[in-house]
Amino acid sequence: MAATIKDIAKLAGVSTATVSRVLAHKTAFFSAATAQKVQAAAATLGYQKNTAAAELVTRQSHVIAAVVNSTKTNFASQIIEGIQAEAHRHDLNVIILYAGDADAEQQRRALMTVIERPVMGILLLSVDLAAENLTLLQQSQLPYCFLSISFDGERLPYITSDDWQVGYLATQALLDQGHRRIGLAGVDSDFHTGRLRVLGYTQALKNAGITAAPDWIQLGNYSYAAGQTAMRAYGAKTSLTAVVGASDMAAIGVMNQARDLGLAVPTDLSIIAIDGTELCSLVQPSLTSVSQNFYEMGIAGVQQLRAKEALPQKITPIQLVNRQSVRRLNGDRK
Amino acid sequence: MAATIKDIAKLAGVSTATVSRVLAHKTAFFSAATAQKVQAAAATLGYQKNTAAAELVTRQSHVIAAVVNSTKTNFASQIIEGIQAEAHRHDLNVIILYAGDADAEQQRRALMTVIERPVMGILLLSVDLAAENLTLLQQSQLPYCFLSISFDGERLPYITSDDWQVGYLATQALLDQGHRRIGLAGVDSDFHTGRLRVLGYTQALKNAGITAAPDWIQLGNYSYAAGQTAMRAYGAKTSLTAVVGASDMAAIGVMNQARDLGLAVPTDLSIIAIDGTELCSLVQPSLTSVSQNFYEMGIAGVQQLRAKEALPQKITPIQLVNRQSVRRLNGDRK
DNA sequence: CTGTTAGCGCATTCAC
DNA sequence: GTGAATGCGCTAACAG
Repeated sequence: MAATIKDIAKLAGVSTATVSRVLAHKTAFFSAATAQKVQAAAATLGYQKNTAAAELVTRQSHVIAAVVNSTKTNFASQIIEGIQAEAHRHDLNVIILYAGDADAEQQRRALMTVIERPVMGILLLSVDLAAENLTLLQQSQLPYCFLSISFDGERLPYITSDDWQVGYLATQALLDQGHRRIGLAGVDSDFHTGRLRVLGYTQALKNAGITAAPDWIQLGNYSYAAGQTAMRAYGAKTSLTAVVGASDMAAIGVMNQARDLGLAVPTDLSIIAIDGTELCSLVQPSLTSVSQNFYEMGIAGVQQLRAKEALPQKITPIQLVNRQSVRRLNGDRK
Repeated sequence: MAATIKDIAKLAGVSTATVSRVLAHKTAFFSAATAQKVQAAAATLGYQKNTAAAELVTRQSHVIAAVVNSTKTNFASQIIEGIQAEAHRHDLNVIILYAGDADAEQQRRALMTVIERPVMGILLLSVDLAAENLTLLQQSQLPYCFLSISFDGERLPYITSDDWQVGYLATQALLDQGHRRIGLAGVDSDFHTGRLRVLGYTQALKNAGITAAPDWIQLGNYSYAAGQTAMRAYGAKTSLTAVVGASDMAAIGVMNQARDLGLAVPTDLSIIAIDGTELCSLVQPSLTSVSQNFYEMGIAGVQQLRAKEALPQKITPIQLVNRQSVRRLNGDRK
């Protein structure tokens, strides 16, 4: 049986109120002498505070919950590091919940386990919540914010990159290297994020006087498999000279499939990835990418939770990182 | 202010005890009629149970805490999926804590946030705990079990692969393909896990009548960088024909560095990885590996926590998965 | 079947 | 400075 403040009160010969005070460092509410006794007693009893009980009475928690989907793309860890860094700065703790991959039931479990106990707020990393679970989240009254995902109609708080810019920048980078026939692979069109990227991509092409053929855009769920499928659809004799992978994983799928099709990267086909996680530097050739600032998203998420009033949607910066998967096309006319 | 059972008791015109009973589905302790009223009241109030309060009185929790280190290698997600699967099967919830990378302070934070509140047990995924934190863990009285890590002297509960076999099997696989000059890259010698792998490796060579030269074994921390460093140490003109990467990441580091050195894989150098995560199939050529059963570890971990008495250390199976990074050597004499 | 009582471990009035 | 008393939201006897 774990020791309680009652035990240490008895051992130290003081009241539980006093014990509570010294343990909470409510300075100026106790003498040095009693502090000594209490500390000593606590130590010998191996006392561990029951924070749950404390939170019950104070009605406030110091833990932030981060709900992540176990998606195949892996930027979550960068966001989490940002969250941890900022949280610790304010003496907050963070717990992480896995919500499965578009699995409503798992989402519900994850949400319930945090809603049912005291947390100061919930961060949802790239999880696209089922409608019923969104309701659950909202009626919990807890502060929350979505990270690395955006919404169109609904007015939900989120922090992410400017996905239109992401699509635009990736495409423009390819155009700048002389490419004119550019594919977009593995992007989702069911959600705002994907739609924006498509729009940015299309606009960049349009600005260059190019109209994307319908089959240039291969939809998918950002996964490795989606990238492979897209490349298979393009085929070995594709007229494309470059493709934008909707995520790092998708880009790798495209690249490996291209190789299986007999196309060398970047000699025969240039590839640019979106996300810019460490995966880009692991593969050969390393992938040029439009990199998102995931760490920053984590930090901003915590700040959002701490802020009294809900900020409007916030945008984190992106940047082009040149690596080896894009080749300058000769004979370009730009 | 969130609704409590008191509110719903008043609204339904019953006592809080009754409310508690129907909400806990203590069937046969209430009539259908009252159940209706209570359910209705709960619904209209948007009631959310405060599990923390409930756990305070029942003195038992239904959540398992998984502490992971944010190491560069990424098998954690597989273990976590195993944990979740088994946990949900028994109506347990799981929360995940990041403990940083060999950062004692972060470890302490992670441990404290779970020790200070009710959890039914703690699983530590490949985290090598600082001594003071191990003390913390032990005096918490909570059941715990280490996963994917083993110990020598101390009698700590753990579940992992047979690391001696891992080293042996990887090396033997290479020997079977005719290799005789085989390196081991990125392995740690400070901990039990690494030492066992080295022993298995050495024994396999010995059985083949081979003595490893000192520089065949390049120590490291299983990271990508460790793999690179090891390969740089071997050099472009190495006499080795194959190397065992101590982890997937280390193997990839070896492979990429080999390429930079002008060595083709597997033509000039064969590589086998230890771990067998999805990374192995992402890179080109894909990496042959000795794969661990991480999912199984997660399941076994939960079972261990649920078991009354601490089981002895448990071993999960491993298997050789052939991919493309190992080449059969001509002129072998086996 | 249901209400009353008590108490989980802790923080916080309010007196002294 | 310190103690006694109260209650956070909930469950568990114990009566009826």
